[in-house]
Amino acid sequence: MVISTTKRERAGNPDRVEPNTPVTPAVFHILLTLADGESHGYGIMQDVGRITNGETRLGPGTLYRSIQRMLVDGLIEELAITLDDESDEDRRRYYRLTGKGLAVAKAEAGRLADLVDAARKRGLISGRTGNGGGTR
Amino acid sequence: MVISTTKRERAGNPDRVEPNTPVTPAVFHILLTLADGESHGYGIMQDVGRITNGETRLGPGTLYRSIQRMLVDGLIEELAITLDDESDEDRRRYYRLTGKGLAVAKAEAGRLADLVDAARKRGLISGRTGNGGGTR
DNA sequence: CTCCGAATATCCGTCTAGGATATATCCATC
DNA sequence: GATGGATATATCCTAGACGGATATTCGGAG
Repeated sequence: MVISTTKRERAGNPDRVEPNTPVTPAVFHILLTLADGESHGYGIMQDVGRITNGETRLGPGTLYRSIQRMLVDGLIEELAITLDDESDEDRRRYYRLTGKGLAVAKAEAGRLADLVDAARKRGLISGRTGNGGGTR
Repeated sequence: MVISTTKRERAGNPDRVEPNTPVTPAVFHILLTLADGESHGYGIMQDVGRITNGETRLGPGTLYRSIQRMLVDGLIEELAITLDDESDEDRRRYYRLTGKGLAVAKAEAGRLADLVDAARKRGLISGRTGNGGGTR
């Protein structure tokens, strides 16, 4: 099914978005949180749980492995930050979306939107999306 | 991450319908096609490609293995069809959604809708839901 | 006859997911 | 001052999903 575009050949073309780059659910969740702005591993882990209202959690294994893969694929980049100080946050490694990462996120979001649309046509979604609209 | 609800016990939530049942992307696609009405394996394979405009294809390995799993989980059931006769379609095995399967499909569709909603809030989706809308 | 498409099914290799685990630091508590 | 929990990153191991190749059967076309 190539359900997540499980193509190999990473580190290939720079701007071509959809051919490769397996956007696994975990990767998409990370892309989603980073679309809010740069963050670090642990923060991403928490954000995923927050965005999905705790329904979806990202374990450390999947998290850091996905980050590694996304760095190789050029979806994200680590920023050599120097926040205000480096007292206790010097352990943190911050990541931000790259242009390619944003494009991949959009492509995957669009694909999911199509899927949701198909589900809605079949009456699988009752009017409202469901949970908390927003600010919490 | 339990990204596909690989959790066993969700006993706390009354509205969440699926205690177990890992809804993998492949399974969800099958649920989606069967929401249109009963079908058989090969037909499902083609429908998935049709619904997703060829972007997502379901290989036979994933297909039939998923069907097996879904039968065990009670998401679908095989109907002892009596089409007109057993001329050349006697090989076909038709499946239909069960009540549980429909509930799981709705739950997963809702979760995906939430995800898409989150993506839209972050500007990852340009205006319209996607393609597929109209005639094709 | 042979090849192709429909249709189902299984096997094998690759990869992802998730938890457990390890390490180190900071903060609050005792 | 010691201790425990949260923060933070990283790796290992196991289970399982995915995808293609393959096998088989049947009917129709070349």
